[in-house]
Amino acid sequence: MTRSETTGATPEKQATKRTRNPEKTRENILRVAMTEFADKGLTGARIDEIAAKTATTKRMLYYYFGDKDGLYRAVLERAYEEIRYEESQLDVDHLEPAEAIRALAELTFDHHEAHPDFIRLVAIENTNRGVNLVQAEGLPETQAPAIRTLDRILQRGQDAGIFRTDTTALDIHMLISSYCVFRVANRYTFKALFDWDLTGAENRPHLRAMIGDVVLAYLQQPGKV
Amino acid sequence: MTRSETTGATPEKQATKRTRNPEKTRENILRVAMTEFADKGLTGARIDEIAAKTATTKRMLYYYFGDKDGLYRAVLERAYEEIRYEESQLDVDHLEPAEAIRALAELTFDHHEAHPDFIRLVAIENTNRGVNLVQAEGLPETQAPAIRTLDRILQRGQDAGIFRTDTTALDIHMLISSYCVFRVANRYTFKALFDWDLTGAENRPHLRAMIGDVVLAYLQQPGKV
DNA sequence: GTACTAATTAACTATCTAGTGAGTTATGTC
DNA sequence: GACATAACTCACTAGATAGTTAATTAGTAC
Repeated sequence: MTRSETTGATPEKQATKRTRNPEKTRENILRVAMTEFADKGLTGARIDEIAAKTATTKRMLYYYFGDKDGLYRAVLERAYEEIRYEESQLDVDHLEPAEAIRALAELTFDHHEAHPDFIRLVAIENTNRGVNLVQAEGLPETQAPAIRTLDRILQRGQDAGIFRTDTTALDIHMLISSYCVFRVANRYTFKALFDWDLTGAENRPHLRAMIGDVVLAYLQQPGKV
Repeated sequence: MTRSETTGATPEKQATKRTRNPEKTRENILRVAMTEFADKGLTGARIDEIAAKTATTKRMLYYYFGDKDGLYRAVLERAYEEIRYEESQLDVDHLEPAEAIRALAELTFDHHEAHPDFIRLVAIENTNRGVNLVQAEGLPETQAPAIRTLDRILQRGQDAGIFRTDTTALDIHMLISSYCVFRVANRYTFKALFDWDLTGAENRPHLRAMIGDVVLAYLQQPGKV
């Protein structure tokens, strides 16, 4: 069997002929890697397995991302970028302070529930002590808008004399985040210990309302406002 | 150099002669493994490295724990046992309901801060979707006392008409846990994003007081009690 | 002191895994 | 249409890694 025979006998080769598309290839790798890293962790994910799930070859992962850590860092940065974009959509400045706080809490609640892979990547990166995240440029600035939004609400509430003044936007952000992150991140051990599914549909309405109640009760605590 | 010469020339061989101590060997392996797994995760930890840090050999890990997963499960169970023992020490039934809640919140706060390795193991096991923890026998029972304690406090407060009644011990436990766990577990990414050290000494008093305030404000929210 | 077994040691291996070497092809440029 | 180069393919490798084989020794029971 000669080379020309093979080529001539396989017209489908033309249909699947090599076409170039760097953006698509890079994006394809990144998406697959994000799923794999979120699923198995940095040390648990396998380059060969990631490669097998892409439309390209392993060599391309190294071509575009250098090494496993480089790919992981690219995944982390992309994950934070996507979250930032989604969060920039929220607009609560037209609401009364109390209702704005509740809306923010519930948005965070919904958001974290909708992005369990992001929560997993964050947990994985904390297990890794954040060494890869600190290398990402300009991350603090991406989070600043969310804090400023919260700060404006607090300020309005404090000016109106209905919110306590001995707290900050970071305090409240941390309080809301901890609740919403824990519910998604720790659901497995919580279920194992207490046989209670934090992400179960039957518990959702109650847990969703509760975080708003908690934050508002704290901000409007008698004797503090 | 003959064999007898070597033996005769090394009297210290007698000092380090093999002595048997199964409990000590097992315990030694378990402690080293706990540190390593908490540090690097299940997939990140290396059996050879764990073995090298023990006073025994790799073969002994397999002798006592079967395989890597078996060792990891033993570590998890031991970690929860230790935590349970510490938590069983707390006694808040003599305090007024509000003060009992505050004491419980601050105990949890201090406890999690004092056991970052435990928090790490929990995060790792959640990354692992809890598959190893569910195999641990009798875990729910070990957590029951803590929930019952909290339930008694709530009941007393509700009977006295000072606590809201539309919440449960599990709700409050989850609220306190999420705050205290997040502070330790997510400090790295939080620091990277907001340049604020959740476990820094300068923030500790404020954050420690805040969780008690939050829970009490919620439990005593006007219009709900 | 002999026999037995649990505890321990040392050397070994199959497989996995991240990473590469070296060449090939598509595509834009002149 | 020759040239340059970015994008891509394929086969390969060094070293790491979990797990094993098999022999040896310290206690223990009789």
